[in-house]
Amino acid sequence: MAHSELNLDGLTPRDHAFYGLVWAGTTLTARVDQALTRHHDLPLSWFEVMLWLSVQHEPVAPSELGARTLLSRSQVSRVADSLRARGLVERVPSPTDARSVGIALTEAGRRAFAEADATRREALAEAFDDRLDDMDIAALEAVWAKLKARPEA
Amino acid sequence: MAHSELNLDGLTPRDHAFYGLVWAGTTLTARVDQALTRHHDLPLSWFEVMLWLSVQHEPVAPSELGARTLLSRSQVSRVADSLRARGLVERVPSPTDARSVGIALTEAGRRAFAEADATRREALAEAFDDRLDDMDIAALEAVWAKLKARPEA
DNA sequence: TATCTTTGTGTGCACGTGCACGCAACCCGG
DNA sequence: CCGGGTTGCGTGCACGTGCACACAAAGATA
Repeated sequence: MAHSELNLDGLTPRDHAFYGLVWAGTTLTARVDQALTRHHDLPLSWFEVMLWLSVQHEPVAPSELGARTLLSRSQVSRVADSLRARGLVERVPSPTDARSVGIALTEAGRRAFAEADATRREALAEAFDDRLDDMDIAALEAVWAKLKARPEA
Repeated sequence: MAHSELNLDGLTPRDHAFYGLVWAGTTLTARVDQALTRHHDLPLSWFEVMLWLSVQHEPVAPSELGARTLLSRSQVSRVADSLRARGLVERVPSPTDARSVGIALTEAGRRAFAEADATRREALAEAFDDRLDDMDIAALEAVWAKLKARPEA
């Protein structure tokens, strides 16, 4: 504890920004995951599946969720299984494809998500408000949009 | 694949920015980790330990690294063990405290880090350049600085 | 129709990581 | 000196996750 604090001053602005991005994402993720797990026994991965299902009013296939979200297809499969064991989601066989299995929130799932989402917003507000103003948030959205754009279509 | 693409338009700007932050951090992390593992057989967690050791010219204790970095203390302990098996770091017993074990890069470790760091910069440049300008990077650094500030000292 | 390729899904396996415990060394008050 | 509390370290254990495989069903081709 005697020696000076570690720092990254020698790095280029780009490297510094990168590390900050990763740090912020990891820290905020941990904070939200902790709040969700503690108050609702819902890991962040479970919550994320429910989030995407909540904005989609039709059943969604695991492969679709795996492609759009940060989770892998196999992970979605397992998470859906766990959520189904709690009665929060249900499996809807596709009428056109016997292989495909749609996943949809049950009514209990919608209620549970609404409560958990309130917790998430609360935790996020605690981390963001009085720290970032609208300009910062707009800048983050702009950066996201630029990074998300594929290099080649 | 028939239904429309999932979107998060219904969320507040703050929520949207949060998801973008997590998305960007996760995606970039995966990209860098992939490049480091493929070209140098160095997982990102190993590289991060070496990064912090490279900016510190004295041996650093695992507890110190665990507190300052994104890695936990126990993880640092294991990573250091793996790096030591490759001869990239060495254990330096503290002269003042028999419990404390300092970790420091060996000469081979410094060379390996230099090569790996070049790969990291290359992967990062590929992801950043022609996408983010100096203003974006400055905005990211500002956001990081604001988020990093402790709510209470 | 019959066969081969492709797509969607679930799961065994290996690995990385967090948590909690045990142990050794340090510190401190008596 | 010495006993109790604290700190630093490593590790067993449980769990989540990625990868690769197996299987079923759909589509393509002859």
